[in-house]
Parts: sequence; C-alpha cells; structure tokens
Amino acid sequence: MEHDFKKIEPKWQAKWEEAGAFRAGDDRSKKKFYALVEFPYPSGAGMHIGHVKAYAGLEVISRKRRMQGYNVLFPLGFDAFGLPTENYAIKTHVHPRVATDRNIEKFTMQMKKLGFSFDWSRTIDTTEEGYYKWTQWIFLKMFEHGLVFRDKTLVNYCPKCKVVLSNEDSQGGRCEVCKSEVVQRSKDVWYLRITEYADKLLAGLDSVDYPANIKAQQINWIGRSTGAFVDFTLTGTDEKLTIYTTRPDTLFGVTFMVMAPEHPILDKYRDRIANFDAVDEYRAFCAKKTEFERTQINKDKTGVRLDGLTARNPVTGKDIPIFISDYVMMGYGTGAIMAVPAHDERDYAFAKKFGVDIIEVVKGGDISAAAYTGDGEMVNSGFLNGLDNKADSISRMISYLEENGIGKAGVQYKMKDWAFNRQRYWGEPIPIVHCPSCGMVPVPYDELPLRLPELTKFEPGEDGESPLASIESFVRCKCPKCGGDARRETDTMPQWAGSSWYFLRYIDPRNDERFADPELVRYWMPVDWYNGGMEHVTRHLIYSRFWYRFLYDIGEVPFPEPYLKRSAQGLILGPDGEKMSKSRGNVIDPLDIVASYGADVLRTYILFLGDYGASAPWADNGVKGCRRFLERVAALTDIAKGSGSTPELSKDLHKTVKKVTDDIEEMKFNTAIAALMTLLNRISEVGKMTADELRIFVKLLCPFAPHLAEEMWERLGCDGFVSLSDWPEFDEKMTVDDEIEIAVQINGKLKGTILIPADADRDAVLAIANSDPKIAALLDGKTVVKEIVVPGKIVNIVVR
RNA sequence: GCGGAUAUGGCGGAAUUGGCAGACGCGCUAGAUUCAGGUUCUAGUCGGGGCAACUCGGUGAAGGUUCAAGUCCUUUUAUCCGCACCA
Repeated sequence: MEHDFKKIEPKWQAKWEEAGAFRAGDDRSKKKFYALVEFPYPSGAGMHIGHVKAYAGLEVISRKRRMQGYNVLFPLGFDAFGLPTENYAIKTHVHPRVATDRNIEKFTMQMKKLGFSFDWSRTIDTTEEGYYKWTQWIFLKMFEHGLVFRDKTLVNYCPKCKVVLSNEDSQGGRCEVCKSEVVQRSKDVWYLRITEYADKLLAGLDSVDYPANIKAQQINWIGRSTGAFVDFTLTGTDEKLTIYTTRPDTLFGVTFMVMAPEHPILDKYRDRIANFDAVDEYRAFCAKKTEFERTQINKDKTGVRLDGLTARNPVTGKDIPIFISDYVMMGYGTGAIMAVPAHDERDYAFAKKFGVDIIEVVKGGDISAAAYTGDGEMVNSGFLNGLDNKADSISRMISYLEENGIGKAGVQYKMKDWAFNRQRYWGEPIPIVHCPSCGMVPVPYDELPLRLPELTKFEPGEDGESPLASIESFVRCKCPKCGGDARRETDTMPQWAGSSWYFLRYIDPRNDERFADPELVRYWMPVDWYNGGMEHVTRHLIYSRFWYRFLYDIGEVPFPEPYLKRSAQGLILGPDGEKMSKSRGNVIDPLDIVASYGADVLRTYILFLGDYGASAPWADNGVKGCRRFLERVAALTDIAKGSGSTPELSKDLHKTVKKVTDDIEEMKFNTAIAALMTLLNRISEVGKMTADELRIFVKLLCPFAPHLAEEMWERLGCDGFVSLSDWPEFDEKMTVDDEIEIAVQINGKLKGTILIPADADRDAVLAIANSDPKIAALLDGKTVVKEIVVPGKIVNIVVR
C-alpha cells in the first residue's frame, strides 16, 4: 500500500470526530489518567512548531494509556485574555471578543490537522463569561479568607503599555510584553498574599514527581532564608530600627548600618540629619539610574553617611554610623541591614570605601585582605567566644536576643506578594465595589460573573487608568452592603489568573452551579502528568499550585497538590541552531510540513529528533528520513499478504513491544521510534511476516503515526479503530535470546566475541572462551591471574 | 557570584546505568534501477596504519578508583539556561 497521507489524514480525523473516539468517558469505575498540556494563547499568528512538540509528548502517552484501558482525559483549551489581543484591538478597532473567537477557531482548525487525540468536547476559553465567573469566584473566596489586600506602594510600571507589572513580569527591568524600560511609580495595588503560602508551596514539592531542576528553580524562586530580626536603637531616641540578618552570630562584628535610600524612617528624622540635602541628592541619583546600572554587581558601592544620626549596637553597646546606599533594597527584609564588614563581601567593599572599622569575629581568614565568609571559631564576641559551630553560635545569639527583648528568630522569602491588578480592558474585572462608608465590598457571589462592559475604545486612560474607568454605567453602582452610591473597581486581573485553575474546569466545563462537580473532581484530580515549557516553571506553575492549595485549604478540592508529575519539552531551534524568530527568518511552519509530508511524518520526526527534554535544531533532511520510514511501513501490508509463519521474527517483535512500551513511559520517544525502525529493517531482511505480526507493529506505531496506523488497520480487515484497540503485550521470556554473543577481553582489551547459551554458568562460559582458537592463541604461554565472568555481559581474563 | 544543566563521528543523537562506544536517522562514497532529475535498492562510512586477516588510538582537558570508565571520584575548560547587591 502507498502512504497517501493527503487522503488518509482527513479521512481518519473525520472518523474520529464523528465517533467521538477520544472523549473522556463517564465510567468512573475505570482507572483514570489525566494528561494536561499547557493551553495556548490564541495569538493571531496561529500555531507554532513549538506547540506541536509541547503536545506531542503527552499525546503519545495518552494514546498508549487509552489502548491500555485507562479512561483518559486529554483536553485542550485557550488562555485567551491578555495584551496582544488588546493591543490588536487598539490598533484595528476589532473588538477583542471578535479577534479572540477568530483566533481560537483558526488555532483549533490547525490543531485538528495534526490528529492529536484531544477531547475537543471539553475545550475551554478563559474569556468566556461561564469561565471567568469562576475565576472571579475563587478571587472572592481569597478575599473572604484575607488573602487579598490593597496597598499603596512603589510598583513596576510600563510607560508604553501603561500598566503595573508584577516583579515576575518585569524581570531585568524590562516589560515582559513590550520590552520597554520599567519605571517605579506609586500606585494602589491589589495583592494576593502568596507569601503566606511560601512554606506550603515549598513543603508540597516533597510529595510530587517533578524533575530536580524544576524543583530547584521553584525553591530558588521562593528563596526561603532563616535568620533573625534584630532591633537597633537610634541613639538618643526610642526609635527601633529593625533589621533582618541570616548571620546573627556575627552581631559583635557590626560596625555600621545601611538603609535603603527610600527607607521611610529617614523622613521622620529629617530634622536630626544635618546633611539631609545630601540624602535628597543621593535619592535623586538612585532614582535616575537605569536598571542596567543598578544591577551591575561589581560596581563601586555608593552611599551617604548620615550626619547626626547613629545607632547603638545592641550587644556591644557601641554607637555606630548609619549610611544610606542602594545596595540595600526596600523590597527585601526590612529595608535596613546591619553591616559586618569582616565577614560579608559587600559590607567589606563599602567599609573600605567609607573608612569604617572592620572587626573580625570569625577566625579563619585574613580580614586585612578580604572579607572571610567561611566558618571558624568565634572571637571578639563576648559570650560567643570559643564556639566554632555556626549553628550553635546562631541559636545561642537568638536565645540571647529573645531573652533580652532585642530580637527574635525570623524567616524571609525572596518571593513577594503577587501584584494582581492591571489597568487593562481584556481581563477579568476585579469584583470589588468601593463604598464611601463600607470600604471595599465584594460583589455578591450570586451576581457573578461581573461582566466586562461593551466598549469601542480600548486605550488606557492618560494616567494609566483602566479603559473601564471611562464607562460611567459600569463604574457607578450601589454598595451591596449598605445600598448607598458606590464605585466599582475598574482594574482587571493579570493574564496569570485564568491559567491558575483551568485544569479543574476541563473536568466539568459547562457546569454553571460550581467550578466543577466535586464528585468529578474527586475522580479526575490530581492531574497525573503535566507537560509544559521551562519558561512557566516559576510563575504559572507556582501560581497555580498556590490557587489549588488555597482551594484545598478551604475544602473545595480533595488533594493539596494539583500535579503529580511534571515534565518539560525542549525547544525546537531553527535549522541554523538559533532560536526560531521571525526576524531571523528561520521559522518552520508546521502547516507547511503537514502539507508536504503529512501530520504523521511531522509528529514522528519531532519526537525522533532527540531527547524530548532537550533543545535540538530542525533539520529538513531529517524529515525526509521519517517520511521514508512511514512509506516503508505502509508497504508492509504487501509483505504481510499470504506470508507463512516467521519464527525468526517473533523474538524481535517481543523485544520491540517491550522497548516501545518502556520507552514511551520515560518520554524516550526517539529510541522508541528507532526500535520500530530497527524492527522494520529486520522485517525487510526476513522478507515476510504474518498479518498478526503486522497488527502488533501497527498498534505500536499508532501513538506516533495514528492516521497511517488506522489505514493499515482497516486494510488488514480489522474492525473499529486501532486507536481504541488494546496495547500489545509482550512475553518477558520471548525478549531474551537462547544464545547470546558476549565480548571476551584480555587485560581489559576486547579480543573477540563468543556465542554462549544464555543460561551458561561461569565454568561453561570460561570453557567456551578458552576453546575459542583466537583467545587460546593469545593465552598461550601466559599465566592467568584472574578470570572475571559477568553473566550475559562479558568475560575478562587477566594474564601476566 | 549562586543555582541547574550540557559536552560522544561531518550532523541529530544511542549506549539495558560500571561490561563489545557510535544503535537509529541524516549526510557522504561507490554500485544497481531510471532517458534524466527525484525515488528505490545494495555495499561502505570514528581516526591512524595495513591488500587483508588485523592492529593502535579514541566520548571537552588532566589526574584517580577498578579486572573493566562515555558512565564513579578529584581538578579543570567551554557552552547554554535560570536567579542575581536577597543582608
């Protein structure tokens, strides 16, 4: 048979759809398998080759699990709120709703050409009212439980997009969306108290199967550190200046303090600081530094010594100078530090520059040359002198601080609370009403969804206000509590909101009473396997674990962690080995490949390319190799016609079933496909096979090239879909050979190979090795010192 | 600086986890088929030496452990990714 992909691919796609072949079943007595892939943003550009690789992995695993008898849930939806669509609306005046629907339709049509076994009946769209109703519902639950708060703070603000950005969205001082430089601005910001969940998010990692590097990134992101809060008193006042330190053991070595330039206490003591004009000047200097300059680490330390304001070291009782410097940041700890120049590199550099005392308190280094950050015996440290265990010194000091009421043990996180509002149209409206007498009042649950009002102009207001603020009919409302005149919140949620719980909605996508039926949630959750990109490991993955954990804490879901197992696919690079980008002109369009080679070839090639988790460049010639493979496979229907039994193939077949079965589980798709190729070569060599044997081959092929598999299945006269047939079993006994070839080494060097019975014992193996003419000749006249026999592997004879 | 990875033929990559390095595919070489291009088929393809059987060397580099190292240990170099003055 010929591989006429242009004919067979649409044919089987239509048949699958008509039969609802891949709908997740209702039979809850069956074992379930929930496979989740990160849902796409439906951009106008449509499907990218990266989407194909991202979904192909769990596609193969889902297809295999379905054939193994699992009830499989493998859905796809759309994360459709977000800036690109809104910016498109601003430019073209096409309503985001219209553009989103159009893009989703296009994307869906493109995806369907690949023959992925998604359950399209469960598709969701985060911008539908029936969906964001529940996004708002979860937000209100968080509000109810005190996890939402509002604060006026300096925020990252993108002047081009006119929106407030979270720290995550403004990494490196650049706006995530438009890459323009982010500036600091004072604003009212909605926060989600994710820091309250920091410890739970850390602890939860112990119970899930994520790759070590992903766990490490999350741990790093949460950035938990333990230490102590210590109160220093400003000399001559009752004012306590609290600092956070991880090294309370070095308190005797504190010779100065440093505050962030923005520290509010400065203004309170403006009158006492004789050189406040220098403070103002330094603040202005810091404010106008570019983000690039600010993140240069080895730059000179700058700062200003406060004239007239000192602090008292609470353990030595000595007065020490206070500086302001931008190497201390307001956003971490308390915005002020104790400086121990002898044992901290930054403090050391600063002390050298400003001529402050450096007092050694930990022995082991040469503090006249550099800061010593290692461990050692405590010196110049009062009651700590002589201790040489850091942990002991720290706990001794913390006890002292606590007994004397000057400090306490404490924990800090690098992770910050989640800035949760955007001044944008195309997002979920925040369902809160501002009432002059009641304050912030949640929209009652039975009034959800709070719908986005119709709009024709989508530009943000001049001072960065949400476009919603200009719609009087939306803004003006009655307070749900007192009934008085009130105003609605006009900001919307960030794009991360909708994706923080979408996996729950697939379970019961049209439910209007709840986000999902609890019984169905109990059956389908947790997600068994979640695959996605490395770029979402620290944001989406943490946010969604946070939301899910919250729902668990309030009894809405039955497990604390949403995803049992996580994997990540590598990028497909352009043929030039560079990241694919329009500007480089190295973009491969998956639809072009489908048009000229077919979806089966594209799927097979993408998985054959290399390690699924690693990045690899696209190679046009490699695609041809996979086409050749599938064409030769198609031709097997001719070989299988009327052939007799083929005992020489049966072991190879069992071995291949085992190899493919095992490799798919480990996402080693490349070697699974290689095993199929090897078997194909073997079949060509033998020149015949039975129809039964071909059926097994076709089943193994099905997860990778399902259209061709179905067509061959039909040609073989089988009923139903091979996609829904049973996965082939293998007989462990048939995967081992009766006679095996092993290597014979002399002094560790390969000298020959021998054929031995698989069950031969040590003596038998040695006898065969010694009787091999070549080996015997080499051993002649030598003294055998040692004979090593590893059953089934190797013989090594050590001679002198 | 910290954290995580990676390094194997001309290329993408294999190697049952310490046991015959280079599976499978691409590319290349030669031959066959074809009017020709393409396709298909056969043989070869890590490097040096040899007509050959064979032999010596070989997994970024240098040491080490071991009968045996791509795999384990120590040191080191390069590249990539993430975080980054986190007190």
